Amino acid sequence: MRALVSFGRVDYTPEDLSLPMVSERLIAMPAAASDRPVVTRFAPSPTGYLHIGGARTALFNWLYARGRGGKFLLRIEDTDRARSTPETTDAIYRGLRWLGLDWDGDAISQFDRADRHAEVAHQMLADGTAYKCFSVPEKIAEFREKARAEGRSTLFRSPWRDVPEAEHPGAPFAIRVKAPRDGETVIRDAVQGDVKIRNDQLDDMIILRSDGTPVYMLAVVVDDHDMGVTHVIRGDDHLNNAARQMLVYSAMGWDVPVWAHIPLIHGEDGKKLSKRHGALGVEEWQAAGYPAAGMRNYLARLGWSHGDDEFFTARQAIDWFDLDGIGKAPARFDTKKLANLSGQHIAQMDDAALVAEIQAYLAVVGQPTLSDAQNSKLKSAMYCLKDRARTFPELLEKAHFILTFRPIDLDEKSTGTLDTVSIGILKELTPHLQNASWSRDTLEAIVGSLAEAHETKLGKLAGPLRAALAGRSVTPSVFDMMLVLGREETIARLNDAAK
RNA sequence: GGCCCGUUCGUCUAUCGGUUAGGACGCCAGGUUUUCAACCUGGAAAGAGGGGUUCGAUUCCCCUACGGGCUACCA
Repeated sequence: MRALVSFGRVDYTPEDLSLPMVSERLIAMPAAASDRPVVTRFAPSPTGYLHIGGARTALFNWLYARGRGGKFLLRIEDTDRARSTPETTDAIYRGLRWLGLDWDGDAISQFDRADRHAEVAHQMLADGTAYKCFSVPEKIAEFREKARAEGRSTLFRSPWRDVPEAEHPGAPFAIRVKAPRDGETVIRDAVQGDVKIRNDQLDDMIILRSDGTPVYMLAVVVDDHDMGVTHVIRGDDHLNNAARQMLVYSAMGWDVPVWAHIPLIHGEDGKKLSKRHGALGVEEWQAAGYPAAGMRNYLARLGWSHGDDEFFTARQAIDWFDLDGIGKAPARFDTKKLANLSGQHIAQMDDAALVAEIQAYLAVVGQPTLSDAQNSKLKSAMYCLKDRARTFPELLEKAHFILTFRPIDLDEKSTGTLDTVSIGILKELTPHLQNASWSRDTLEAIVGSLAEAHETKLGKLAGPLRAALAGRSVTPSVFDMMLVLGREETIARLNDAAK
């Protein structure tokens, strides 16, 4: 079955269908997609980073394909040669890889396919669904400016639309689609519903420039078709463009994909995301120490919902994700919620995976990575670290006691905590630890009774103990630290502090 | 200017004509507590405004307001 049906407004005859003009009413029928395996795609233009909105678009496409045994393709829209460099393209790859969004096959370069785009334009020319336009850009711009000033429609009607070939001048020309002027085009959108646009609002858009290069609007359609894309999930800034793109699908007799135009993400101030908002690239969030799982969960939840589920794994997201769970209103980015979700993910992550991701984080921010020894120590302490941090810097701060070596450095606060009285008590503690069984219960009992002997509370002793053991004021429980450090190291650090 | 899309607690959202409008983050109060974080209990907090349709509208329709997008031989 064809995904695109075309027919005249009132009732049609076979002649109507053979008219050398794009038919009057275009309707995207998403039905065909059900009998083809799902193919989605992410098609960013390389700007030097993968921004949060693009990352979410990619995630939605990835989730949809992965949940249906389909394919997720990547196409780089690199026709803007000035901005498309190996570096800017690589930034996209890095961002996607960080989020674990793997794509099938090699990324496709749109620029490399220019010949094929031109071929289609000429095919349309031959079919009579497009025509040569000899109007020059300056004249068109002039017209638009004037129309604008006079409050008239700025739609440009090329005078060459119906001029026979014999009367064409031997000058450079652009190729324009012959768009219908009556009827309407309806975009059957999985998120926005049926969006109707009157055809007299559409102009005969240029598909091939006078220098022979294809225009984006043509390239996307040709590429999506050739790549077998069944579902186009993209930002709703393309919603109106879809109507224009349907012109090409119709002219070529191609199946129209299912469209899902998702609302854009706004900054915390409700405004459109921009450089002003600081962290715009996904990598900056990685560098801020958020785990990929937290970011993925947060992004999935932004503009999409599955009942009351807030926290979920990648597996669950894949199983649950569907187009009808996507909302229609733009969502604001909320760092606090990202942090909360990230904390939950860190807490339930596998220790080895956590250590590996922390290493990657350190590499990204240019800090020295951990030695094998530090690695295994960190892993051994992870149980008392992972449920107390929302980001890796927070976790690392608490892990300082295990990553550092004697003699440990004391920060200002810790130095202040270790007054002579405290040191005296610490000195008393050491002998008790010498032969005690190294379990949490015993340690708690020992410190507890020492506190009692000094007619004070555990809280009074915990401060100096923490200072001596970690040299920091933000740490796990002092008992956990002793357990992880072991008897020898614990006593040594206490002795160091008592000197 | 024209066309298109959107609007439920501060934020993300649930609700698919009948609910004390639910949850989560954040916030406030109290509790627990050896720091941070976490945790426990409780609390404040929403249908933009106006018209319809209906026995009944957050839900369906229209208008207004306010956001946003598109209107290029940019992508």
